[in-house]
Amino acid sequence: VKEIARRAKVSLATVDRVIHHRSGVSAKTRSRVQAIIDELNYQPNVLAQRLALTTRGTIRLAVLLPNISDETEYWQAPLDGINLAESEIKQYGIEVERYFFDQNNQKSFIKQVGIIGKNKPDGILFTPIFPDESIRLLKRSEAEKIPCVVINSDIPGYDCSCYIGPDIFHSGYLSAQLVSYCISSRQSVLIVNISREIDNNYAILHKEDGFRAYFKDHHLPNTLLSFNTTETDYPSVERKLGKLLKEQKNIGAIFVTNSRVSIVARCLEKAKATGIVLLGNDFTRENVNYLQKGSIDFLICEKPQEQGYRGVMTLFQHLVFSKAIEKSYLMPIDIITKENYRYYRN
Amino acid sequence: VKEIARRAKVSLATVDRVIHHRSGVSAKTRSRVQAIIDELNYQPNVLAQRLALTTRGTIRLAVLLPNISDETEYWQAPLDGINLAESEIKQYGIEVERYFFDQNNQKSFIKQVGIIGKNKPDGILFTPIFPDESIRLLKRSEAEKIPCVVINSDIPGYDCSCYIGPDIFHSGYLSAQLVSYCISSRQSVLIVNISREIDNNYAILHKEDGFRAYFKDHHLPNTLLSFNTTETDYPSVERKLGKLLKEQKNIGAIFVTNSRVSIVARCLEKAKATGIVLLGNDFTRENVNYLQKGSIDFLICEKPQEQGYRGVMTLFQHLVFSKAIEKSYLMPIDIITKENYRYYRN
DNA sequence: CCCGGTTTCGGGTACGTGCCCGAAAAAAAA
DNA sequence: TTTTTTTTCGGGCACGTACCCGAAACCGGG
Repeated sequence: VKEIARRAKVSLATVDRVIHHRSGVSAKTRSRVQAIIDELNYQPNVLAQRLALTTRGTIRLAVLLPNISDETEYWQAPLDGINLAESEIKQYGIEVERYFFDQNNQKSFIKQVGIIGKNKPDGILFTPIFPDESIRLLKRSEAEKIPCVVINSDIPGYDCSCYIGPDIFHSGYLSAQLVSYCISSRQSVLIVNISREIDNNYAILHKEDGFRAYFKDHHLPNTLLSFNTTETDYPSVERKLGKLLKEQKNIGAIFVTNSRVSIVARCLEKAKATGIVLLGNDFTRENVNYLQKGSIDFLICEKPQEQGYRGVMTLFQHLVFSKAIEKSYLMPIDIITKENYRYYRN
Repeated sequence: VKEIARRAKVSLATVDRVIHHRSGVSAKTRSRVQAIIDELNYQPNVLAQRLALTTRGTIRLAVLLPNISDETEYWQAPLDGINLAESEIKQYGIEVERYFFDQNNQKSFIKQVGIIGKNKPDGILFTPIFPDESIRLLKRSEAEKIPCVVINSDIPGYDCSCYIGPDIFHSGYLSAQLVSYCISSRQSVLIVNISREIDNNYAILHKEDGFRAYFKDHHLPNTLLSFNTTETDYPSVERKLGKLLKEQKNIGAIFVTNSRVSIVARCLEKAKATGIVLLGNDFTRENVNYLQKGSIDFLICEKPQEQGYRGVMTLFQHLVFSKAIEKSYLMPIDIITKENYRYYRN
């Protein structure tokens, strides 16, 4: 900037005004300074920028995620990523406020959304478990000019401003491809949904759609069986699934549409069923245990930790450096087996 | 720092001296200041640190990689990562000097090492294609206190100070696991080495070891065939491999130990051989083409771009912030198929 | 020509840290 | 006690940018 000011014979402040497109500069001076800026291909020093910006007050980000229990261990990963991001940027005056809701209780979501509305954060990061309420939140934020980032799953039929997460349909599609490599054409495949809420669970349904689509697109003759249950505790699943496994002797592979695959692994161990390829989602502790033991064959993962990290960073860069927000960042769909899990970073 | 100085009733400079363990502070004052530092859990502001450090001269990093041709397109990826890292840190006064050698010519490597020695860089990043010469370089650098980072492949029997890359043995091991899912116990498996230099190529040999080890560890009955060639042009490979394929009708899968898998894919297309699972390494343009067409089934990749990026960043953080260098950072071993390649980031 | 208002611009300070230089204090030598 | 040497410490500038505030220049109306 000094060099520019020297060449244009103006003060540093004037150059600064031109750079930031601020008012108070005559058109003539502006164009002259701009020409020199272009000529020197000026790149601002990010360090000094941030340093100088520490003066203005803290920026507050609101994060809204499902609470973390044994059943929902998965959500620890995005939170870890968020924590990591926060530790990296907190010295630039960024604060992250965390809000949690119950995955099985829409009202708890609405309640937290209300609290966030009162607190007026500068940016919001959340996951749209409940589509209708999520759209409401997005619209409100748009009206209030609060930037939003959505992670983990997009919203059916709604084009939100920034989505960071997997292409869920293709996640299912890929799972089917793996299964197709592992079974013969005579065997059947079982699709398992274990969730308190299945009918309204877009992620699960869409993933299953992708899975089925692969078999259809490739004209595979295998029979696709379904097993759905809203009772997610182990005894219930074991009872019902055990019965099914006894009836169906021709199952070559089982695909679990979410992270509950460890429950199925436990069932298979109990039933001493070998030779069935088991495939599910997410790099949770339990799942990795069974992967290691060989009960689970494949885990499909979409870097949930990085989703959280990247989400916070996106908001940060937008709010501090006015960097444009990308409409969507589709995460890689990773295949994890017993032989590469130890090198995986979530 | 201000706060610390205020509480300890000393000047900023004194606190600074304590923080940096510099001389010129009496033991009494030192311990008093240190106590307050610990109490406040002082974390330096990285921004201001770097900014203040811009005064001292530029740090120069030397990068030594194979030159990039059609045959060695793979090396573009690490270089991309290095370029990205450089663009992020060049404003902190870091310069990257690039040196290239011929993969098939040890003398060219020695020559570049000599030039680097003369230029006296502050840090070195390279890949140990030639183990003996690499060890020589590492030892010299150690004597001269120049930090080194080795990427892409480690050095057999030498524990270097910082390795960033895959566990090569396990990469082969994982490949074998995938193959084992795709073939029946009656089929045989072909291991293909296409390289000007095979006998001394640690990466290739070690990967093949891992591959074979999986079959042995799991008592798999499949026959493992070998096909080695040092003539790497397509016509030669096609001629020899075509002959082999005609003789061996029972091949269920082919594993190519390096990035030359696209050549084999082309052979298979030519020979109209279907039903053979083809598996190889690296996310090159050609390989992805055949993956997309379905001629290649799996690509095993180890994020070469990130290796380059991380290597440069490691040196940077060590030289600028005295951050300790991790002995080894093992990259994830990624499985890429037709259905997830589009989301992959190298 | 003078005056009030607006536009245009430059000076100056702050952000948090590193480091040089010189002053004060302490210790040693005379 | 005085002088010299050594130790200890504080003041102040620099890094590159953001932004406030007041001064100067300009402009139009009386």
